[in-house]
Order: sequence, then structure tokens, then C-alpha cells
Amino acid sequence: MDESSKPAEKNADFFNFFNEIGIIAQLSRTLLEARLPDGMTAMHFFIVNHLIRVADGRTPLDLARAFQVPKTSMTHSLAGLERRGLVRTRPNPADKRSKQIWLTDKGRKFREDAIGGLNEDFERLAGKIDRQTLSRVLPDLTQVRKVLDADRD
Amino acid sequence: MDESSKPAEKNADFFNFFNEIGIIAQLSRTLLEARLPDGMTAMHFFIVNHLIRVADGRTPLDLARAFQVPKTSMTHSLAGLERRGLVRTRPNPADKRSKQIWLTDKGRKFREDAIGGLNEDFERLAGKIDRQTLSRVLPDLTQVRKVLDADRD
DNA sequence: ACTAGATAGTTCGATATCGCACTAATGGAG
DNA sequence: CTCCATTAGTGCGATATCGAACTATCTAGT
Repeated sequence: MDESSKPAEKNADFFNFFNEIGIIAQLSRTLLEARLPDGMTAMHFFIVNHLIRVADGRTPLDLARAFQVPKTSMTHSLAGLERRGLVRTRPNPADKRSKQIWLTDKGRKFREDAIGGLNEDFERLAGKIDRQTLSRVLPDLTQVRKVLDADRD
Repeated sequence: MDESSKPAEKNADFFNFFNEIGIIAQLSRTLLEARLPDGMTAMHFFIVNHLIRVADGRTPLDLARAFQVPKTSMTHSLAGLERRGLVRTRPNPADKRSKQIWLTDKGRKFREDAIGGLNEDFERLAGKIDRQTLSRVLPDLTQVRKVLDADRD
């Protein structure tokens, strides 16, 4: 059996790919969090962003599923957002066990400020990362993401 | 000023790129952690893997820099590895403030077991993700990673 | 050699993540 | 209608992350 047929060699591309992905994810998360008010996490931003991009009034469980986190984690993150006045909670009229999460004006402003800051970062990076590179790679990333998403069952 | 020249539109590629990266990173981290013994984190694996790929005897600060985490976090992660007997700590002969981290046999086996499990995952995914796709995208990811890495200063 | 600033690591406190067990409400089978 | 399995959310405990402050040691400038 020659060296290159060992699984470790054969799967080196997977290993390297996920390794680079993980590093980029961490560095970009750091960029994002540097643009957020003190004590706010990337998850707080993701939740607010999701509520704008998809729609207000999602339930905590909807959000937990959207980000693939346990519902107890979402309870905690939402408590932080509510304590800071970025979202408001209403009982779900269709299900008394459930809640709906609505953005406040303060929540919308929080997102706009963060995105404004990020755009500064992106302008700076645009000199060193070709936008074409990103758009060329994007479809492949999307495909990988979909496969992984479908695989988790 | 037309719509597409607004920063939000102009930087959409950055946004989408980092968004996909973040999702893939989280899904792949979940895959990894499912292959680790109970209570072990992805960071534990990364540290052990780094010690094998680069070299034994790194200091905690070396490791903290390599993973871009605060040194206090590294102290904690290393304590977990040492408590489980996967690494051993020696005083650094060249600097009495410092320590060296050495792998134990148990640590090497821990890594091999995890990689063995991951290879099963990769074999399964190889049916749905073309290895060529990964190797095609890899150079671009590496470039982005290097730019981000150089940018953090 | 002395001293001041830098560096390696830890401790501590605050917050985040997440599994388990619990309550309340729902909804389907009979 | 009555059960009871399922579902939405929370409380709690264990562990993880990380900034601030601290100790010990090193090093550069004089």
C-alpha cells in the first residue's frame, strides 16, 4: 500500500479546507466583534441581522434552528438583547407556550452602526482581497455549506 | 448616486463570503466535536494537532498566538489537556518564566482516534463534495486568510 | 550592576455555551 | 372529552472564553 492511498493523505484536501475555513471564520468574527458595543457578541449581531433579513416576529426556537445552536443558548442570547433594549418579546398569539421576538428602533440602529463599521473594514480589505476572488469562490462555498447542512441528520 | 454604489451593495460579496465561511466553520466544528471523547473541545484537538504538525515543546504563548486566542484562554485549555494526561508540562530551560508543552502517548493516540473518525466523515462527504472543488478553492482561501492575518495589527 | 519597562504565566470575576431536567401548553388517538 | 406523547421555553450546573490585575522573570539602557 503506497503512502498516498492512506486515508490521511487522501483526505488532506478536506483537512486543509476546513482548517483554512476555521481560521478565516475566527479572524472575521474578531473583526465583527471589534465593531460592536462593549459586551455584545457576534451572536447578538447575527440574531438582529437575521430578524431584519428574514422577518420580525420569529420565535426563539426558529432562531435557534437558524443558527444551529441549542435553544437554551438562544434563550440566554435573547435575554441579553432584551436587557439592552434591542428586541422586545411578545406572547405568540398562535401558541401560548411560545414567544415572538420583535426588533426595536434601538435594535435596528445597532445593526446599522455595526454594518457601517464593517463596511470600513471591507473598504480597507478590498485593496488586498479582490472582490472577484470572493464572488468566484462563493458558489463553491455555498455548495459545501448545503451539503454539510443536509448531512447533519 | 445610484443604488449599487452604496457601501452595503458594494460590499455584499464580503458579507456573503464571510457569512458562508462562518456557517461552514460551525458545521465542521460540530462534525469534529462529535468525534472527540466527552468533554473535549475542538480547541483541545487543535492544540494537540498543532503540537504534532509544528513541533512539541511550544510554549503556551506560542500556542495562544498560533490560534489567535488570549493567553488566559490557552492557560485554561492546556490545564484541561494536562488534567486528562494528553500533554505534559516542563519548565522552559531558556526562560524561567516560561513553560514547554509536550505531548504524551495518550495525547498522540487522542489525535489519531479523532482523525480516524474524521476520515470516515470525509469519505462519506466525498460523495457529495468533489475533492477537486476543495483543492480549487483552497489557494483563494489561503490568500484571504493571509490578508486577514496581516491586517490584524 | 541597576533600574524601568516588557514579557510569560496565573488568578479572579463576568459572561457565554450547552446538556439535563423541569413546567406549561399543544395536539393527535381513542 | 381524555390521555399522553410532543413541543416551547426556562432554570440550573458545569465548563469555556476572556479582560483586568497580579507575580516572577527577563532585558535594554545607562
